[in-house]
Amino acid sequence: MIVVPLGKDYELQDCPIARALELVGERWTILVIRDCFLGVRRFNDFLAHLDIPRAVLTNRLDRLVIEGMLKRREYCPGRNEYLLTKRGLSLWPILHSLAEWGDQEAAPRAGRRRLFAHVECGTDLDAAGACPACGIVPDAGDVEIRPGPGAELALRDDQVTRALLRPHRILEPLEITPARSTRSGHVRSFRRSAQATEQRLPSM
Amino acid sequence: MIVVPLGKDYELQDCPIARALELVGERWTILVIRDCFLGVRRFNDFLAHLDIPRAVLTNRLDRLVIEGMLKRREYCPGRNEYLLTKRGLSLWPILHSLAEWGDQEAAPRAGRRRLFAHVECGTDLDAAGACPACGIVPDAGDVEIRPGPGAELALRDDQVTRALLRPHRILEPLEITPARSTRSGHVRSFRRSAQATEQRLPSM
DNA sequence: CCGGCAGGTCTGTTCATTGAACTTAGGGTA
DNA sequence: TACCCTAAGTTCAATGAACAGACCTGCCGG
Repeated sequence: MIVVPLGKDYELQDCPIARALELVGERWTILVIRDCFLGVRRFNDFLAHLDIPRAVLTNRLDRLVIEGMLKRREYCPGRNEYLLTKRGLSLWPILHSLAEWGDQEAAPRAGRRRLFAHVECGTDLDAAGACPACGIVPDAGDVEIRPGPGAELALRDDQVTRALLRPHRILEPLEITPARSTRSGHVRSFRRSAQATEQRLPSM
Repeated sequence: MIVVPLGKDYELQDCPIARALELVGERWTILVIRDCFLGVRRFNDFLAHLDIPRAVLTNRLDRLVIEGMLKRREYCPGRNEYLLTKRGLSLWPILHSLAEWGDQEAAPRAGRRRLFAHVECGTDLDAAGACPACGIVPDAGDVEIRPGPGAELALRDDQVTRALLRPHRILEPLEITPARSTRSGHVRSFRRSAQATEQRLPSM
């Protein structure tokens, strides 16, 4: 491995937009990163939430690690989780502008599914990511994701989608409810082991 | 035609980011739109500047017209130009965030190739697209593109790239210098026919 | 009526994506 | 020990897009 063949090279397009797209412009890449922001960290959780072919997910995670957007960490022998690095966190404005545009121009079918709120005061963030009540742009650790008016109409019903419906802080690992098998002891015990690092959103 | 098969459907990802990517997430699409903002309007100019396969360009332009991002206009019988619509202009924040990230994180090899300046006062715009001198965010019609410190090192040398090195207002049609053949009469006469419409950048 | 140009379409090949099956390694249960 | 489970990959055949290059068409100017 460590082969980095992957097309998507706009090599002769010497412009910052093309350079950015070389790194995050491949299919699925942005959605993987979005999930990282929402708190997804594990291979199988990405898989369940994205419906992405396993091989493609492997490929995208590898590439993001190589490019320094994510770091891989063994939370128990042989099992990895993927965390946003400083560089990965710096992608936030791109995700934010895409989300804003998607909300404005690609009409949500029944209100937003997810809202972002300032934990301190409970106020919903405005379009620019600022807290209207406090007049500041909260750090990542102080932002909570919670279900919006359209949440009930979710098209999906996997564990990760369900976990995302429960209010939780951004970047914090999700509380996944195991499908069946109540006795998956050793995995459960690791679920909350990886606490939020000193990740901060550059601007939100 | 008017077939809209094209994959790239993240249909089950009911989230604004996924919806945005369904419309502008395909390969080349963003670069086509970037060129529109720079002033490129014609099939052959996109072709020369992007090194994109003709069939793919046709496909992307068709799709963008269908989705209402561009409008097609016959500037002389049988020849089209492509103009950003209001909806297309609303993509600016996405391009801007990509360009910012590309400049910060995917290091420009020798300074920026293009700078944006406020025409009224000649001041370079800041990262948010505002004029530091006037304290306003100028409309598209008042923004000028001009070569930056890295412009000389351009990797490309097609007509469009050369045209982009000459200062000009954003969204205005480019002054393409015909390669050879000084006597391409009827085309020249149309070059400046299509004046800037009332396009305005929603925020820059 | 010839050549050039804008704006495409057609074609064969290459490359990426997909879904499904298979692999590896550790752990729990009986 | 034998058996089953889960996480996290890898491998593979089939499909579908992207690619480069040749070809086509309508219009023009000389």
